[in-house]
Amino acid sequence: MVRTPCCRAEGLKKGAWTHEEDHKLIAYVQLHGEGGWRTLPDKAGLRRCGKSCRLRWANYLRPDIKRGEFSQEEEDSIIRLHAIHGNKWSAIARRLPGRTDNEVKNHWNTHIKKRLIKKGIDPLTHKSLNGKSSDHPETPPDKSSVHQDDDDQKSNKNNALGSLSARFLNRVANRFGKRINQSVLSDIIGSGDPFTSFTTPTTSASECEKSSSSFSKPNSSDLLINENMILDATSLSSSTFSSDTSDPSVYDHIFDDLEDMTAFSSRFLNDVVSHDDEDFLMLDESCLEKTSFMRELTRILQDDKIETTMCSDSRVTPISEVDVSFEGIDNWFG
DNA sequence: AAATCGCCCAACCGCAGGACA
DNA sequence: ATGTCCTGCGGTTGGGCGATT
Repeated sequence: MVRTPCCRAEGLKKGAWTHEEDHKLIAYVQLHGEGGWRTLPDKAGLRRCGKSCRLRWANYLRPDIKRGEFSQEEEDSIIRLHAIHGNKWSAIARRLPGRTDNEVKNHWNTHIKKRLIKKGIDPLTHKSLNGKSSDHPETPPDKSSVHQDDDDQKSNKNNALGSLSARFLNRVANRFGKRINQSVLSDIIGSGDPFTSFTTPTTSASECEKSSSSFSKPNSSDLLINENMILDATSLSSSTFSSDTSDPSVYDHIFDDLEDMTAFSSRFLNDVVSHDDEDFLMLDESCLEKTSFMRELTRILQDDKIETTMCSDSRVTPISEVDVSFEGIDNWFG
């Protein structure tokens, strides 16, 4: 069996698509649906390779494609998701309805990346280029770029997040408490200063990553990692939690968000373990407790995802029905 | 008005991996 | 078990176009 060339076949057209070609491709896909790209050109009367047809359809002709400039909200999402996924453009694009991976990638490379650099933030690591945290740059953030929230907006956002964080933790606490012991979580959350930062300005996933990747020795500041990650997860889910929970599609977003969170949690744990083979075992008792909490949290999130995948009807408890036996958690958010 | 420059983005390229025979 | 097909992905390219000289 010899593999036939795809894009190297002679006589195939390359370059910009004409209106006539577009019409042929649209007509064919509308009639026969997507797929079978290799044989599509012949059937549709196009002198293009299948790959080129698929790309043209996916990036330009698909009816659900959103055109026009990226909104501030979309840009913020891209930055946040890039901090989690890196250059996984398709993963990022999936969270932006109507946007293609190519479009997101182009927008990142031509606009967002430059803006981050201008602000002194390394677009690869999301850390400050001068070695300091991107959340605490030497110069105050330029309000005209990247994160344009003014102080009021931030304040409102943080208040909302506090409540959302409480809800999220409430849910985790319910699950965690049943499986282990609520007192463990209480100890962690009630362990002092770190949680003060929980209600301070939004901590990005990149900041979490900074914390986790710079993890060297267990110390009190390491607890921040866990809290920030939870905060990040609540941030990811903020639109979800404020949505109509009677809409089943809402849960799709929840698990998209949890997927982000789970991936990040796993990466954090990997960092802890892989930094030094001994580190994980050398954690002092309190840190070990916190790490075990993160492991449990990761497991809970993964279990949740599996449960939903396996069941045709979602069994996720709507937020409104979440057991509020852990309602005291709100007190920790000032 | 013409030439040059720089930016943007649609399209291409090569690779990876799952499905299938 | 092996090789091909097919699709999706991320990186790169180059043509179009507006701005500048």
